[in-house]
Amino acid sequence: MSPLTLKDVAKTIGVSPSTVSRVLNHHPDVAPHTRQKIELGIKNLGYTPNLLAKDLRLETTKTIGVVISDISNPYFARVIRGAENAARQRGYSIILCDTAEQYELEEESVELLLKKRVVGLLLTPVHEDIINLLKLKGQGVPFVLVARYLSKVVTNYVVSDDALGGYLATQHLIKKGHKKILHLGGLPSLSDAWDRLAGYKRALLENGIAFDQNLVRTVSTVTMDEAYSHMNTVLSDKKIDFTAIFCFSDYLAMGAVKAIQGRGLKIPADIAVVGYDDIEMASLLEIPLTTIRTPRYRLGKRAVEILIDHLLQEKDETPQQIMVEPSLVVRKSA
Amino acid sequence: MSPLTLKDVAKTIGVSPSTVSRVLNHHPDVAPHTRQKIELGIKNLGYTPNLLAKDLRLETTKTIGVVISDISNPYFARVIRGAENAARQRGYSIILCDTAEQYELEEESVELLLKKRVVGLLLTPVHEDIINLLKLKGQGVPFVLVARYLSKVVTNYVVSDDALGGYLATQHLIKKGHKKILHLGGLPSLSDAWDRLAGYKRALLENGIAFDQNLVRTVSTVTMDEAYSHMNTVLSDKKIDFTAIFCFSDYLAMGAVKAIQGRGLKIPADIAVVGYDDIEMASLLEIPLTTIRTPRYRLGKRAVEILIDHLLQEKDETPQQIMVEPSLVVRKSA
DNA sequence: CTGTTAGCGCATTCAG
DNA sequence: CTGAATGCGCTAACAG
Repeated sequence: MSPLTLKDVAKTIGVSPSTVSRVLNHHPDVAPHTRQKIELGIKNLGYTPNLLAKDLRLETTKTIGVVISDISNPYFARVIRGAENAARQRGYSIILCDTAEQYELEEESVELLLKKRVVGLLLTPVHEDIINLLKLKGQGVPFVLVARYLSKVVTNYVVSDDALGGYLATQHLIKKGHKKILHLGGLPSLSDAWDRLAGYKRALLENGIAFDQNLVRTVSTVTMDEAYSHMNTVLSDKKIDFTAIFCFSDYLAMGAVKAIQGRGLKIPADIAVVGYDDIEMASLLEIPLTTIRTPRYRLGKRAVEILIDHLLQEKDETPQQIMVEPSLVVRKSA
Repeated sequence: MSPLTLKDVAKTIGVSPSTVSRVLNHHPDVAPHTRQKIELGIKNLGYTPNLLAKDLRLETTKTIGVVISDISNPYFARVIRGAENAARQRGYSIILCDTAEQYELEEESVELLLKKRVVGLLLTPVHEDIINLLKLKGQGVPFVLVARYLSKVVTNYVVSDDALGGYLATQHLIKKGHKKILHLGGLPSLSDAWDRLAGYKRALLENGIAFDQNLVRTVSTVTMDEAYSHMNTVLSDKKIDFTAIFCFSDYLAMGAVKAIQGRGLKIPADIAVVGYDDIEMASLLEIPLTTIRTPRYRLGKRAVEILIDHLLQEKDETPQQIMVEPSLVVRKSA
């Protein structure tokens, strides 16, 4: 009932375990005849090597962990694809963990991955806390932050230039004549939210528009529902005056749009909306969303490349910090 | 540089490896004092157990593989969440593989998971080929199919009742007065497509509407773009006459909607559309989509439960085949 | 209550 | 070219 071992295979074929091991690992020093015989035997017997044993023996693992903050966010699906493909191409496999944006799960995931002896990992941090990262450093396991970086600590990362994205979005609204622009953002403890806000501010500044803290709204969880109810509050408040919104994400934008429409206001005539991410559905909404596009597939791909490069070079090199450029996609909402 | 071992820990604390092992595994037979000392040491030294070694030794693994056909499909994100939570609750962890609907990747994934000695797996088959499943059977690794089953072989599965879903969708259109209903389906080699088509047929039959093979259209890849171009072809064909469409998925429905609107036709006035899945964006489209909702989270949860139940009982019991009921969600498109 | 011993499945010396 | 012996890190008897 328990699976065949290499030894079993060797015995039934009538050779030694080492020889079987050699053909399994494509060693040159095996007689063609023996090799053929063994290969056939392996196939016939349906032998499946035990990677636990192999990896234990080799004291390494050829697998990298990927800790993603939310796989239900289509934004990350492409990031993962990019990572997965790059990894497989280089002979690595991936263990994927979803933290559902909960820090506790991030901790558990990192812990588990460490125990499984991944050789490195990609991580989308869900919290500015760096305990996890220190743990990784402590274990000497290299990692690359994806999509977000942490300002408190110097690490490898591959992110989109969120400050630029925020700037482009805001600049677009300003060009359209808007001066009172609301920013519906995430908690600025994470770089993506912080930087997009920074880009927003810079655009304002460059155009001589005074920054108004009252026009910066923050939602605790980055969901559509949260944005919807938050926007309803804002729209009810007569003291808050604006003609456009720059949202942290397309999801938030969708919630905002719903709230705006719920009040009988027109988009973009009454209020213009810009989102962020350019998720697939952005172009399919009733009012196709003007948004910021980031090269997600590449994000994942580059991150893995950096990680593996790191693995291959023994020396402790300087961190790679990559920023890819986002671009503005103009549709109907602004 | 290489990580601490249990033996290292034991030595620096001044006890034997077995004792450390005991506290690690919460054995009762350890003196409170010793236990405390060891727990402290473990924490201070930052020891991370090597799961490869542990699992090798125990000849089991506490991890289950999940092979999903497409993580970028938000439909599956919830399935995965359900599976992940159920697994963690019972002390199992998950290795997630995305096959991107490619059979070759499905094979690779299953192979890898087997080598990693997962104790069982969930699988959304992308192909009617059962080689993979036979391989699993051969290795004695239990598995549960999710979302789709294969008619050729008797297995555990947890699916939505697609025949019922197809029936509900079609029935709804018929009640609305439609008699010429197009079905835009997937390749009916997989159960989901096949069953939805079957439900469509049954509804027709029950209402005395003749089934017309010309009204069944099939797209090879289940993407929006494919649906869009396919529908354009259909709409150009004057010989094909219909007033409503039942689509295999919301994605296809979105493509169809785009094509219909592109021709200046109104939905649902000129052509009514029903989708399937009730993905998040279904309610957010310009014309909110009437569709079939399936309890996705529960699908994943139940699948894991079945798998683990299977694991716990040594006896080779009869396959569990669970069908959960979908429901009709009426919105604006039909 | 604690330590000693053995072996999980494999890759790699080292001999032959 | 092939085989026998060793140990990766860990847990589970078995003694004490």
